[in-house]
Amino acid sequence: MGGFLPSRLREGAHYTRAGGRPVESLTLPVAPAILPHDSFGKDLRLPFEPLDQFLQRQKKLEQIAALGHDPYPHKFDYTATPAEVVEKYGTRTAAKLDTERVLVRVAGRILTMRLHGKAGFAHIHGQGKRLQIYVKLDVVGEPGFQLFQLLDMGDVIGVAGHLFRTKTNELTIWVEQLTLLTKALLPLPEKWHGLADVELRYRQRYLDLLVSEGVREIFTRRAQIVRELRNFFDARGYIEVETPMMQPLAGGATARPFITHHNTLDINLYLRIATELYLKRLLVGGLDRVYEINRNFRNEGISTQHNPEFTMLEFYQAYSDYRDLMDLSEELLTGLVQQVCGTTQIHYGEHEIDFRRWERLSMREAICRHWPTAAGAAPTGQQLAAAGGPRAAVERYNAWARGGHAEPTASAAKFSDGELTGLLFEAVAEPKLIQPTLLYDYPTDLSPLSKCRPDDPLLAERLEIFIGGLELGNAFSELNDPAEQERRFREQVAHGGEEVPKEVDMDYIRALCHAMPPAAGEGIGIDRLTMLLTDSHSIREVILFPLLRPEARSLAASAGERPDPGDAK
RNA sequence: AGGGGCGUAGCUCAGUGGUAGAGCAGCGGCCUUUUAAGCCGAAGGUCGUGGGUUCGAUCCCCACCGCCCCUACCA
Repeated sequence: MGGFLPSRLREGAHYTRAGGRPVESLTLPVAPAILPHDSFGKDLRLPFEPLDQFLQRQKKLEQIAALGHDPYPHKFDYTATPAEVVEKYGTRTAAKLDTERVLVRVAGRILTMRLHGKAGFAHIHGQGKRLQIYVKLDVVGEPGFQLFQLLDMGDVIGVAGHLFRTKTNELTIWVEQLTLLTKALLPLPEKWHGLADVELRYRQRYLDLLVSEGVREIFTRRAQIVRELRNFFDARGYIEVETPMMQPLAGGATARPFITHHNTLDINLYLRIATELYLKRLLVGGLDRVYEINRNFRNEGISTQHNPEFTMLEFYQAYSDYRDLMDLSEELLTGLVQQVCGTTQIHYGEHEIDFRRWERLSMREAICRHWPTAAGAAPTGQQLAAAGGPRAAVERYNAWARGGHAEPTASAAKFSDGELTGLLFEAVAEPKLIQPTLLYDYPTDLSPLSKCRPDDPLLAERLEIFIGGLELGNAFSELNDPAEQERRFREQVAHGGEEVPKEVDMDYIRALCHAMPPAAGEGIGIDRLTMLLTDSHSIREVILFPLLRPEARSLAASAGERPDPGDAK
């Protein structure tokens, strides 16, 4: 415990720390204890800040218990959630409600309170909607009203009563019976602005979900996206599987893995960087259509588009090539946008994106198409295909760029024509790919897991999906020649580097030797897809608990320890 | 990793080289149809941490910690 609170909340923390020894108690005002003292006489209350409000609410909870209420009841039978009540009765007239006298039992969290002496209003929140309640002394009686006066914003309560409309015509529950379900010992964030501190929003996402506009919708939409993806593949005869996240070799992509350790086996394992090689083993095993939606882990940088753990859909289908996936990708994404957003034209930042108009471009075509006119005549496809052609184009581009027009691209002599084509694409075309685009025919040098085009071994049958400037998906005609695969693996290992496996995955080669049918496979980044469909511009907005640096220093400080000066670099 | 920005009450934010301010939340009081309810009163702060300059630092300088943004690698 203890990794989740901002340092300010930990000031004065004196619960047991990880080592099990009780931590020195800091000076605290005397207050009623809910939890007992331990055998050392240390106070085991949980003194979080704001301390005065925490203690105040503990006191109220005791008073509520003294009134005969169970402070932590086990359940509450409700007839509808606040959202359901609003949905069902939101348009019913006051007169109709008066004659019908609709009885409801509703549970929710108090988000606002307005007390008026011997009566009061509150809003309770449930399933993303607010519903007003009205509590009156002469309706709930003296004991019920005492309880009401001991409630705070943030408390979870249950109410029973009938629906009516106030003078201002707001649908409201006329509360006849009030029950505390859980007392909040800490207050909610400020009610106008909610949580503005981005760090606090991520660290205390539960509060963010309660008080920040739209956050709940992002994650319900994310769930909907995943659900629709499953529906799509399930309806087409794909089997959903779960392959190992802990792997003896981290293959299937070029990325630095995380390392973990299994004690009993006494071996190091890698957290997977891709599902690819296991899913293709399943193709060998006769699962001709197979998909997996789950986490990959890459020990690399963090940015608005990268989180160390991220969610990927990967799917494979036998007896197909990447051209089949072009059609499938369009169908999948266009249908998904229609279902999730209710339209095929969406906004992403300043862009209007139209899923009715897909573009298909080869990488060379994309370069020709988006070549800056100011940099002279665009190279032709034949020029880019010719030996030395990409280098000539890069040199022309850089000559123009160095005039202060753009960032010149790398052009070291060791780069192959294929690599230079890739660099040129990234410099010239990639930022321009806003409308849904299928980019295909990558240089073979950039695509070690892909089959080559039969008519041109310099080109790989590879496809990427670009939308809104985001790289959303990546697909191949999968390499299934075990000898060629082993050759490429050995080349990789020889090349070395942290982002390359240390040895050849011979188990995978053996699987290929049992014959993997010709197949096409594709990966789609779920986080980025969610960004696109929720108009979010940081991956952290679509991940509930993005990775943040733990607050090790302040934790140690609040536990009464000085950080080791040797660590202070 | 490099560049830029931010860190002041529990939350949202002002502010100044001379010992700190508002709103919300909380506390006490009034208020039986409110809507950011209102009115009255009192309380709440090692101004991120550590150094330095200064008679004096929350403010200026340096280092560190954390977060955000941009760039680079990556999906």
